[in-house]
Amino acid sequence: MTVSPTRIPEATVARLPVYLRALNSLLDSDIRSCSSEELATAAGVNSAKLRKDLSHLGSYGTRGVGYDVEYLRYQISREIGLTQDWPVVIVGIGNLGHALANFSGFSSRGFRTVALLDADESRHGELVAGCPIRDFGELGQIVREHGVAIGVIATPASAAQAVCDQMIAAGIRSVLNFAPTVLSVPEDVDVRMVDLSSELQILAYHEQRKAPHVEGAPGTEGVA
Amino acid sequence: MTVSPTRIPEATVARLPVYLRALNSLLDSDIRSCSSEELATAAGVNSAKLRKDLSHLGSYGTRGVGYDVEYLRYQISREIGLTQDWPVVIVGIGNLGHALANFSGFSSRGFRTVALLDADESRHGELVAGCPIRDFGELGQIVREHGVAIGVIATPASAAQAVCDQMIAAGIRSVLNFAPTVLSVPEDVDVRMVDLSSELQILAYHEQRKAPHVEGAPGTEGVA
DNA sequence: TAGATTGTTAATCGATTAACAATC
DNA sequence: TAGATTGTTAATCGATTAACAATC
Repeated sequence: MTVSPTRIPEATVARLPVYLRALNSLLDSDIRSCSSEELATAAGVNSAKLRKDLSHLGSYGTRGVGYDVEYLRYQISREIGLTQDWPVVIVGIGNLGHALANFSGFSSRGFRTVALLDADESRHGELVAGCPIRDFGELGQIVREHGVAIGVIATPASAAQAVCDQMIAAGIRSVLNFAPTVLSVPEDVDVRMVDLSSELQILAYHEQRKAPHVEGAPGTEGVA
Repeated sequence: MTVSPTRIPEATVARLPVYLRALNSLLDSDIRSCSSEELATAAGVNSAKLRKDLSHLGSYGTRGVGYDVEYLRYQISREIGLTQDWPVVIVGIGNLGHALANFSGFSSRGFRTVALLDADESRHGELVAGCPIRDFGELGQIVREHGVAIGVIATPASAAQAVCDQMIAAGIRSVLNFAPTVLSVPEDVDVRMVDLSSELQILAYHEQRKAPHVEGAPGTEGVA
């Protein structure tokens, strides 16, 4: 219940999940304690940034020693809010929705998929990751029943805004959008967009600027 | 072949695909010309940022008038490098790889999936989005044959680093990683990570800080 | 005490924003 | 010419980084 003294910068918040994963992987290797340098390496950032980030949460390390992996993991989890349960609904059960429903990275972090919804009647009742596909019309009831606060949109772009509107009407204020379209929402609603095509385009931009691809270049090919 | 006068800021590069999509959607509505204000609204940013961003590319608008939608779209496409063809391989054809292979947002923007690779022999030959699944061992040959510059990793985390290493050995220098793990790569290789679980965690962080969820709140429920 | 490493300070860098001169 | 809107300037804000004092 300790409230953080200051607002945590957005860039830091975005990296906390990365630190969390790095800590988990250290624990998997039975590493109980680490320096900022080690953790930073595992997380793919530099140690100055890591220490600065952690300083926004509090003083959870020991000078001259480093961090207790389990303790730091707990503190970050708590800060993010992963010590509570987050019921989630996924709307649009195509291949992507399917993949999301099966993604263990969600369930292992306190995100519990309470319903899979799809507009296609012919798919209702089908089990995906042990959860039946239900009608989109049940959204409001499900949100009320389970206290769903986070909605995931994995529909085609054409349906996304309508789905989003319904989610908001049902009381959802945090939306993760995989549909390639900008959603308009009231300002108290958070939308995060995962834009697959943008990611490729950003890579293409940089690739284009690299040294031209040399045919039969210095590469080590066929390293089986 | 015109080289941009200055380096384009990273934050701007990340928004160019968004502008491109907004321009496409304007064209779909038969809108041939727009102001920075209109385009910014469609893209979900403010107009000052939009104009600043575009100013890094050149002067493609007309003062007092606005932008020609088709012309601006072409200029942004060219800047990103979408006027050329980008052969892509996808490795790991589970639900997510499946979804990516079928994603029209890739193919419609010059990204051509030339191969789907998976380590699981039992799936070899299976057609996904009209493309047969092939053995991961063929990676080097496929990259050479098609001049693949971009690799997509949709494997489990445990396989991702090895897949990435092979991609780099085969000559790939741009990687889009969906596996929930940090990849270590030489500095001339670009990795973009799409981290589904991080996105949910970031939403959870903000949700947690919002006003506590009121049971039976002012919501409009059941708006069918 | 001496060595190690955190947490913080201060400098630097990059991104955002508002305002407006240029110009259609 | 008058109105509209871009492209640019300059101010502000936030993020990164290096260096180091605090302290285990």
